[in-house]
Amino acid sequence: MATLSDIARAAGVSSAVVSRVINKDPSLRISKATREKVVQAIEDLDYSPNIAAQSLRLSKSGLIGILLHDVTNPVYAEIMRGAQGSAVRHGKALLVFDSAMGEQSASRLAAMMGGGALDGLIIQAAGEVSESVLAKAAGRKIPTIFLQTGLDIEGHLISLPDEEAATIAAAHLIDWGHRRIGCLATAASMRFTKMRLAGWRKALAGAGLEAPENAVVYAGPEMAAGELGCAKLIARYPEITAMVCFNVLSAIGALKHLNEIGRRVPEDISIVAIHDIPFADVLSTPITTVSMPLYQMGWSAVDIVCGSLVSASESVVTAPSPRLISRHSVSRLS
Amino acid sequence: MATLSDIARAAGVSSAVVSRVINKDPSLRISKATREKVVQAIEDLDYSPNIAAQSLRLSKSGLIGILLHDVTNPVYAEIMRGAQGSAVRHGKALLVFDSAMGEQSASRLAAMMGGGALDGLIIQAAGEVSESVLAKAAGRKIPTIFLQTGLDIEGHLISLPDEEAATIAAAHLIDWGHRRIGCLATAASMRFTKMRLAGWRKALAGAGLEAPENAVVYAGPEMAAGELGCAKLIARYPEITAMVCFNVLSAIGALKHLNEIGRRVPEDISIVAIHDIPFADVLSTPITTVSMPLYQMGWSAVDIVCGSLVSASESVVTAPSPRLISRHSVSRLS
DNA sequence: GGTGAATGGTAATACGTTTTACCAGCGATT
DNA sequence: AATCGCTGGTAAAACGTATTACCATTCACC
Repeated sequence: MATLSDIARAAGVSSAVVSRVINKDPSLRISKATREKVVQAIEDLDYSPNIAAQSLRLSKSGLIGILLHDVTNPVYAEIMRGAQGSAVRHGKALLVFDSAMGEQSASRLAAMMGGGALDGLIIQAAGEVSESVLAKAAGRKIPTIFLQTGLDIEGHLISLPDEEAATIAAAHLIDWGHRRIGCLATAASMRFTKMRLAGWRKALAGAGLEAPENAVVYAGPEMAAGELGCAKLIARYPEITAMVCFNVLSAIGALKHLNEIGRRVPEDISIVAIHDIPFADVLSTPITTVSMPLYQMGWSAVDIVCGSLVSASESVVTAPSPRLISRHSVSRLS
Repeated sequence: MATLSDIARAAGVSSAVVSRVINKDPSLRISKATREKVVQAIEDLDYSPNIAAQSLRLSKSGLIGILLHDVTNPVYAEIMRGAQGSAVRHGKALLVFDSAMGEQSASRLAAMMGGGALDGLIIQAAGEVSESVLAKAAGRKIPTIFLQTGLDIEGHLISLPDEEAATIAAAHLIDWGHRRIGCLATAASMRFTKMRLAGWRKALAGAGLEAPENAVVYAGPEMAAGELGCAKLIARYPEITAMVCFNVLSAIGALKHLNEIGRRVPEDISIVAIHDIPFADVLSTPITTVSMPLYQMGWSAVDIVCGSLVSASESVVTAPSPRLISRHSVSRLS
């Protein structure tokens, strides 16, 4: 409620002085005495600066927008959490949009972009975001980060060690004697899908195995999509003994489907999923996963937006590096 | 980039006219011709109003803050999603804070409150929120909503049918022949904990059973807390044949612990959890739950903040009403 | 004792909106 | 012909901050 001039009046100085005291401008000289008067007045009147006025004056809102595909997916929630942590450390706040909520969410985001209300933009759901949002971001020169999948628009692209993770997953299956390994992939258009596919092929090739086209099914990162995709996969590639799932949530969907049709995991079919989750141990079959630095990716994204992490236009978050977490969803065939 | 005056200049009118055209003020009269000129100029220059300036002028930011205990908990993510949906419908955006991220998050929130950057505040993590945040909210007369647990501060309190849900859970166990039923509760200070406890007692009393004090253990809503809590519960009440868990995530923790110590669910011990989750079917024992209108609670909270839902200082979200979803974590004893 | 610099502070402006108060024109009514 | 009322529009102020450009005083130094 109290304004800068209120403080100035109370302390018997001009408002410029108050502003300088607050912002601790070191190049300006304020006497000890007046500084204390001002601080006291601020204390007394319980003053805090008006954010809207600051934003207007400085053309900086302190807000970072993040567009996620689905906040209820633990994988994305983890990214968001990392972003959250870095944001508060930078004195920023996180504006969360869920693209699964429909067009309205994106249009709201577009309005805020256009209005200059965002200092940065992080886009995880690159598949579904409308062009207009990004056009506005580019027009306003707002730092934009794409997570895992970029668009043909200016912006930094952050990736995970996708190829490596998929290689680890497939190699583990091969190591344990599997030869006919399917792929429950994510959307074909996504760059990380292609990278993981490459990793999977690499592992197969390394063992002298071929990677038949019908071994790959593309599905969304949701449970329901995993169920459907799994059904499709075993229909198209019946000899399959194992599969790599590109999203742990679709892996859970697959597990559900296999349970329902009476195929046992891992006796009949083995699963390795990319991304680890806390409750992997408590699934009907505790699922073997490859963990990824999701939290760190969210953190880095905000770091880059805030300019504290300079880097090229592309980067990969490699630490902690992908790690196989072996549980009970893989059987030994040899 | 373009400002109101740019448009005014381009259209050959004053900026007041442009503002009126944009805000469609019906009481003001603008001729068809000039309206079209203005609209054309807006189109040409790709204008959108500066949000900071609007906020300053109107003392409305279009931002609603929500403080959650932990965004990676599917239960809270679901609340957030409901809030998200309602927010975009009201033309607002959601500022998400995660109190599990530590003090910094709350202090960031406090700064924004003090700066008048929030039109409303929704607090789910009422246990951990610092007084200063709320004091600022109250001082600025910002609509504040507490989810499930209020504080001694002005604000609306939204609850779920907590007593009813717990009664349903316990009654189901009784119905299937259980007599010694424990309670893996949430934090004792929380109001909803007390309500659910009351519901549990009511069900027991209805069947002529007593509710011994050692049948109740208080734990947090996290998996790890559930593991510990479960261990404590069976230590304190060894004759137990079933338990009601107040948060599905702690139920999963309990399940994990029981798996680890070799107690079978449901043969040795039965579980009913409050709150349903999508992957309940795929757990090591598909868990019987009582679903709650979480999404709707989040939605209502924003509705009330936005003033579109007038109501008393307390309300209960009752639709859809709690429903037992029977899976396989309860054994028939009779 | 006059000059130049250092110190500590002020006044005014700009950021981009919204809104209040006001005004010019003009047809219609008395 | 003077007035009223309506239409369509303008000018200016205000929201609260940060900052630039100044100004007044003192102090040291030759």
